[in-house]
Amino acid sequence: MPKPLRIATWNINSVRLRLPLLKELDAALAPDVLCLQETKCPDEHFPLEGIEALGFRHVAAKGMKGYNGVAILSRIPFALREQDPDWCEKGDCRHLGVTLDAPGGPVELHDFYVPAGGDVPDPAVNPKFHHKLNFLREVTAWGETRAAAPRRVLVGDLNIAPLEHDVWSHRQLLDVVSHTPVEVEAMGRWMEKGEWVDAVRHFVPAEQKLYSWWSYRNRDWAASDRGRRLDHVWVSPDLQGRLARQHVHKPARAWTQASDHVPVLVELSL
DNA sequence: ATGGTAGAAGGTCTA
Repeated sequence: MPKPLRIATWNINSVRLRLPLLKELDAALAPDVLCLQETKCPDEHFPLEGIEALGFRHVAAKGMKGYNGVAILSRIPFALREQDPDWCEKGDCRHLGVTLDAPGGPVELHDFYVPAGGDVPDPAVNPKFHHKLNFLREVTAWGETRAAAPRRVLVGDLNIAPLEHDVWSHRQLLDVVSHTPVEVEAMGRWMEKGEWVDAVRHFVPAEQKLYSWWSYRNRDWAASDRGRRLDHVWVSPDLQGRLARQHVHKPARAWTQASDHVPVLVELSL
């Protein structure tokens, strides 16, 4: 009998501030594995006790002061992959890779926080956008070397909304970082070279609007509903037939002291 | 064209 494996991703925007919301997330989604981004927390301050109290007995965290930071919280054992690159040689805590001790054998899991890229979508004048494009080039080249490996999952805040209906207005966001053609094409190459399948769009038709992020800079995020789908779950082709369900937990955006991103969950039958 | 809010800070960065 196949067993379920529930993997969730969430840009938590400060793991210390939103530790109470992790409990709500766990009650709502019951993930076996939860990948976080923007923990904004140096490892020595990581709230390990509170997280272990929720039942996540296996934890990997890579954080720094102020910005970035990723973590993987798991109910099942995993081994940390030590051999993945230091992207753009910045040491800036945007990726953790692990091998999960999953039902039916190991699963290679990657948790990414792709650079947001700043405001101006021109690499010649905006170093943040330049960094974003370089980061995408590097992960694509690396991903190509991993493409043949079985049972892979990649999740995270990839800071790109690739499809027309991954944003509230395709026309108005064509010049806005996260939805520009150059980024969307770069993401397409990343998926193609790595042989990745979009596990959420596997279930949700491309013509249906779907968002995982709503800006803080809005009087009423729910009424205006100007969202973008920045958070993703990808799987290798051999896992496509194992996809059981997806869930984007929109209620999390209305939680008290919410993150601007909501959790995204995919369940596999392994 | 601008500013709007939020979080790390305890400056301004970053998103």
